Amino acid sequence: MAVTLKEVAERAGVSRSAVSRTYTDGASVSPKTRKKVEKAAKELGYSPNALASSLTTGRTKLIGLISNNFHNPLFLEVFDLFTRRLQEKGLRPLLVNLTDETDPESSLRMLKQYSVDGVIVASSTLSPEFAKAFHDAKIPVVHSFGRFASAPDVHVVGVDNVECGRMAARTLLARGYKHIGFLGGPKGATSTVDRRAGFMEVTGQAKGIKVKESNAAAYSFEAGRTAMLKELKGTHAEAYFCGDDVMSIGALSAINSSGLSAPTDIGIIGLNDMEMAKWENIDLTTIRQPIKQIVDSSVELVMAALEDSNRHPEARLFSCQVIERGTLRPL
Amino acid sequence: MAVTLKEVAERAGVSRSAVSRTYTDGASVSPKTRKKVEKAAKELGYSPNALASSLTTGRTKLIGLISNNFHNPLFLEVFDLFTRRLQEKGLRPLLVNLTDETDPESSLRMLKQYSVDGVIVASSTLSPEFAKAFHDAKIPVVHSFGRFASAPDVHVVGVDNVECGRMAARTLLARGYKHIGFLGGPKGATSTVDRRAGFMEVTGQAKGIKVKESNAAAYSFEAGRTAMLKELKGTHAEAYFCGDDVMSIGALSAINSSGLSAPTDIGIIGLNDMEMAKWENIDLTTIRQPIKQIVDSSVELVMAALEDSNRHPEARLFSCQVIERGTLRPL
DNA sequence: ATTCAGATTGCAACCGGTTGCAAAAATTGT
DNA sequence: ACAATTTTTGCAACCGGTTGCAATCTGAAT
Repeated sequence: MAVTLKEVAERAGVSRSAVSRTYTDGASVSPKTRKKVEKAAKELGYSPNALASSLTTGRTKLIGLISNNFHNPLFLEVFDLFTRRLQEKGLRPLLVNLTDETDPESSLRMLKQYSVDGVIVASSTLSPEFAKAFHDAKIPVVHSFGRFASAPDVHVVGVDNVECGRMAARTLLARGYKHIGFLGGPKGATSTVDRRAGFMEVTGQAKGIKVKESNAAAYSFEAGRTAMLKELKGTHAEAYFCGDDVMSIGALSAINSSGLSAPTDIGIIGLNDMEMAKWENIDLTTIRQPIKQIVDSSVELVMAALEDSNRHPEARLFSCQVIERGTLRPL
Repeated sequence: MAVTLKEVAERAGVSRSAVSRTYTDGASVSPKTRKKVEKAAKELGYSPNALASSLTTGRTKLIGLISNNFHNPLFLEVFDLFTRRLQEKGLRPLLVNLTDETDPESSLRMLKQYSVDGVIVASSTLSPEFAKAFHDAKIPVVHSFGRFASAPDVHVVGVDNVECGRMAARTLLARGYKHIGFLGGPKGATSTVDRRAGFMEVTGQAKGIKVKESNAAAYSFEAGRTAMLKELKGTHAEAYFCGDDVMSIGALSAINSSGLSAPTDIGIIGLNDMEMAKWENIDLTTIRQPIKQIVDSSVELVMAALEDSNRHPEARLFSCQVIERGTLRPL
């Protein structure tokens, strides 16, 4: 089918080794033979077979990119950043879409078959156990947007969700809200648990503050809307910390269709600062996750883990930042 | 590193061929040796190396998935569908993010190096030439969401954008709008050109209809908003066919922030019917592209092209459908 | 017990590369 | 011009599998 090394060697009148060495840097080839080889290669339209070479070098430059967040617009940005960055580094993303079953076994088997050099798990909802399966199989792995742990089993890059929870609480308290709500994402998600913990920690210490909490079924528009509609039926809080931006937008929609509006009647603060948050008709006050930094750092870390597979598991945290827009009353 | 066929063979006390045959279906192995092999394999944790086998079989089951639409929320849905479908069929998506340079050469070289079995180009803005480069290199390729041609150079799956343009025009005329606008996407994009042609064809034949046209700089919220703001400065039309849904949402945002509203003051019809379009606070009347069908059909077609690489280039069109929501005045 | 077709098995060559090693060539110094 | 180095080169083995072929085994039929 494709042109092979052998054919190039024959046409250039050199040995196969010579051709091979022309395409591996650091190898010893005279300028003369290199010229001959390159000429022949060009004439034949040769390009080396990365898979065949991986057989001996043990490196495929393939990175498994695993996610289960194919419905959160934030992750389109995340995929964009990941694919770009990996490409810049000469790595190739083999994309894996985890459907409902979050059993690592099948993905693990598959990625082993393709002998990926490493794996990036990009998900805010998967448990640390998931990434650990790869670690146990001796495949370098980084969990991006994963749960922080001071002594993690695998490399983790993300934000401190507990701190995000505190930050949200402080922001609401600073605005003078007395009755505030935690409208979390799905209960199972680690991010929900952590953000709640931070939120409760701060509100628990404050005096004269009433706190109510509830959860949406998913990090999604519909779930956020449904949850907020339910809130509005009872006595609702003055302001809510919503699970994430998509949920916040759903909540805002519920508020508007109930004839209320933010921030006049109810305040909302989201989390993520996805592109949509700054759309003028949304204008969501939110907590920004520095996704570009998280992505770049994840790629860097997985590359480092490639070099040194015994590298000690490390957690890299990036700080978040409140982005002031129009869904909370001013200070 | 990983467990190899040879080790399994030794432990099972059989030849390497026997092990190999155990894992290739249609091969002749007695139940007895198969048992022995499977036992040894399990004990060792063996899984066959797909890349090594690809050397002799010539099949990697790798499919290059190329796109330059990493900022359009619709494509998150598209990627979700593609990855799921490919996985279902036992194929693996190698994701390529075309950044600004749309030169096919580098992607071509890269995908050749990884000897992908086939390529899917998922983009509504790339020219047919792009996909043709793969075709010329004898790599089976399908252009999804690509431009229709009655005698295409490469397999194309998508919608008839000219017909979409007609459909939009007819819809607006049927609502009794007399002064209507074509607010297209970027001028260069094939989809823009085609939709415009259909739109103009119908409006040109209608009597007493005033048509104005303009273009946004991109299929994006900001571009749509900016373009609509510009419209609102002059004498605007009564209703617009916007390039796509994201642009439409931008346009709606411009309308609202100018103190107007849809459909009372201005009508909007979009295109795509992405998830967001039905969000209650957007409620966009739009033309639905059947993306699931397009994706499934693309995968099917690329698989067929894998089987028969001389298959004649084929264009598959799917029909669109107007989805009535709240941004056009009723019939 | 013998024959024979069909199923199973292992050998060895091959897929497209890489790499250690020793021989050959080029360079350097005198 | 000659020896000592350094650089370049090809050979051959190997990476982890697959596969055509001939040899062996199996079980049924005679």
